[in-house]
Amino acid sequence: MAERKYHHGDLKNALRTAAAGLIAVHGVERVSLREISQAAGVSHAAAYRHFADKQALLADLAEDGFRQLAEINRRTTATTAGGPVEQLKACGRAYVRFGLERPKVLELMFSQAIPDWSAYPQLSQASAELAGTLASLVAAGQAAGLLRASPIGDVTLTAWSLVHGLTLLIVGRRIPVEDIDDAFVERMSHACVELLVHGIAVG
Amino acid sequence: MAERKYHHGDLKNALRTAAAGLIAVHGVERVSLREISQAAGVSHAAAYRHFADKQALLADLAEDGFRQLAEINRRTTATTAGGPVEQLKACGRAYVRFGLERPKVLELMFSQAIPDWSAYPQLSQASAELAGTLASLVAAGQAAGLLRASPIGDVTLTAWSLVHGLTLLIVGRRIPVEDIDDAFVERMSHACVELLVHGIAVG
DNA sequence: ACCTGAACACCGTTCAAGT
DNA sequence: ACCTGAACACCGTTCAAGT
Repeated sequence: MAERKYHHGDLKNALRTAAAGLIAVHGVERVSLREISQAAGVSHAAAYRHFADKQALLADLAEDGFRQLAEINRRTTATTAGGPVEQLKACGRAYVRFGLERPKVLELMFSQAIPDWSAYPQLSQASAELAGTLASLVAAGQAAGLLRASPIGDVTLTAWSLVHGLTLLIVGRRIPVEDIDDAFVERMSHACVELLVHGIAVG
Repeated sequence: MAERKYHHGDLKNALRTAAAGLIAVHGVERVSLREISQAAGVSHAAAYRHFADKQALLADLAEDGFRQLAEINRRTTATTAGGPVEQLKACGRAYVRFGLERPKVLELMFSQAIPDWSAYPQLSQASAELAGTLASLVAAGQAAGLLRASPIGDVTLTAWSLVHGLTLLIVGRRIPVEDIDDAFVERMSHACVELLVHGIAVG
């Protein structure tokens, strides 16, 4: 049912969908606002009625990515037994899986496609929401006496950094390994998370 | 002493220098081959005599970044006392410092500016060289009985992932912290590396 | 052998004009 | 109120022509 109305009706969402689809295929770097508009069935200037510029549309999609990841952490926490440390491990593995499933979204979220976030407070808020899910888990682990009593920000950032770096190295194919398949990634994310929890040094 | 010769003499290096300078200021995403050529004092088509295309020039610069980082690891290892674990920690902190000093170079090295490395074997080799410096350190630590006897790739990737993720989160300003100054970074990289070594879980 | 200038097919963004 | 089409100042890349 192709709509040939002059007024699209919900062009804002149509642009979001078109952009997400094109980015998922080609990546942020290689997607133009003109082809997004074309995919949404409008002229190349129509998008400016709904987004300030190209970056605002990208920021909108990045925000969605952060909210999805935060929601994944909440769900993972809710459905994982064994206490905060097991939940933290599960969230770490879920982060890597998210990156593998939506590599272009993760790239969009953390690349310099949106260099300055100050113009997008909702994006900062969504990012803080994600950080918050991790910090809560760390706080619970510390309260239970399972995680070190280091400053909570230190522990949170350490855990986040590990899974973040691992994910980026994997999806960017920067690891000197021939075949990076799902089994390898699953094994590796498990091993790395365990080493994070128990330390790389002996006992 | 401005040279007005038709034949530049060493345009290839002049382009490298101009590109590195512009990228250090504006970042890869916002630098065009045309302005690089202009900065080097030649017409916008001249670069194609020395590099296959824009990406080949970027790959050349990224390769240099990897070699510099590998060299930093070698020097840090050579000048750090206390054995492989202390050397590994020092390399980790040096990685973060490199990222802070040359954020745009790190971005270039790991961004999707060069999506497929298969056309640039020297780049892959330089990256492997960097990974090798870390792997050697891990091997030495394991041989001395100081690091866990997990598969060497697991331990190496864990360490690399942590400092890589930490560095990217810091230089990308993705950490929900108001003031990210040098003191904060130095303290944070120290804390994260310690937590990596001893684990985030209690004793 | 090395560089230039014009040309081509693209961009993001703006704005008067159309519906 | 929302969208289009032309226009502007840019891109990367190619190629005949100049030195």
